[in-house]
Amino acid sequence: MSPPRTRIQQKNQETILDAALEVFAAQGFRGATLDQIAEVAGLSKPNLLYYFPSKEAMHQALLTRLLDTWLDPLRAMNPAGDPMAEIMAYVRRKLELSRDYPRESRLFANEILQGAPRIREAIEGDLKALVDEKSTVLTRWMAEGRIATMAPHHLIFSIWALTQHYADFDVQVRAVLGPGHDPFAEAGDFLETLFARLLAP
Amino acid sequence: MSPPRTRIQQKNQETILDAALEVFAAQGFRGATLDQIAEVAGLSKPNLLYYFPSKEAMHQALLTRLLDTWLDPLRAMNPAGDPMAEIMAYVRRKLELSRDYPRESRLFANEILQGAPRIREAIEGDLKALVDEKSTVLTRWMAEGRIATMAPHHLIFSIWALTQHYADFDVQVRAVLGPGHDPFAEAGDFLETLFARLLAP
DNA sequence: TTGGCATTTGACCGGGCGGTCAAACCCGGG
DNA sequence: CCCGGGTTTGACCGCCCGGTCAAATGCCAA
Repeated sequence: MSPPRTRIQQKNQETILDAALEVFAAQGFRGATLDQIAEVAGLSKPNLLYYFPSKEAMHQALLTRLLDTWLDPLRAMNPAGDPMAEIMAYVRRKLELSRDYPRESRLFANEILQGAPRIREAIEGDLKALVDEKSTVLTRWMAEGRIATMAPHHLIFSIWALTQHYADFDVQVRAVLGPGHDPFAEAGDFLETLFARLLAP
Repeated sequence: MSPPRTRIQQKNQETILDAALEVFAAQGFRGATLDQIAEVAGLSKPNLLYYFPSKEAMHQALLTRLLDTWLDPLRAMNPAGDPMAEIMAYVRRKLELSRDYPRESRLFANEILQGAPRIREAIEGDLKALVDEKSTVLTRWMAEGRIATMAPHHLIFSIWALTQHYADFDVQVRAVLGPGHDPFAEAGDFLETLFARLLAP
């Protein structure tokens, strides 16, 4: 078995990855230190390296796991479904990811900002393939007159940009809105309006 | 005079800030090293510290200078102008910033991702004040029926998110589009369409 | 109870970090 | 020619980094 065996291993690897996510998301890969991760995890530094061969390995493990989670909502877009409902569901699901997994979003943002040195391959491969596939579906929907015509890749980019913004720039959003706001609730309403108007044939 | 005096000082401080921008944007503050900056600048490390008291000071200088540039386009939005034209001009100008100053955009993104420890004050102060001011203008335009009604703050967020995405996630955008594309030209067309449909009363 | 293996850790290592300093260098004015 | 201040740098410092290792500890089956 390649995945963890005993319950102690399972639990500690989980704890370590959670702590690593916390620190990597906040400091970037180079800015994060094993001591920080160890402190957050409540374990000693050598103990971290008993479960993962290196800092690099922790980062890689997080990114690999992340990419699946990240692509799932797009994968779920059903070519046979109602175009408007499918796209809206994708927007909603992506915004929920930003709300519920902001650390993952920031980890990803950090990686891309740094030029994607560790996941470029996956981006040029799986990600591009999936986007291309879904883009042909979008193009068909446009040709059928069921949604307005536009560049399908950029439609997808706009969904990414608008939803991830609320996770990655959370500090700025909250500072600008001031107290007494629920950014994600408001964003949900706003994005529904935005894409309804954009997509209407 | 608080700004630099001699031409050597002027030139070297410029060179250093440019190199620092390069490295900070690519690695984040903690990930960047003085040796990297020195190498990019073509100067020795002690020479850097002859012109700036610390790594921190270089970062601060960049952020301060950046914020002005960043807010200018929004400041330029004229309450007496034509709403549609003013907003479109803002979108266009912001996208040009992403295209022409991607390093600045990524520096800013890094800072916000890390929780804005060094510009939180400016964000809660000047930035919030400016956004609030322009939001009342937008709200008035909506009340007058000259643009569609929506949450003004989130309209501004959407402009930020959509334009900065093309700078900050440039690697991903290019990887997904594949060769033979001009991301910023396409983005210009797409965003014009998007905001035209969104804002039409 | 005990033997053995998984787990944990204190002490340590070489290298790289931000920053210092004294000495050397450069160059225009007298 | 040379002198004095602005400029440049090699050598260095103390600290922290990622990672190692031998020894100690915990845990469960026999």
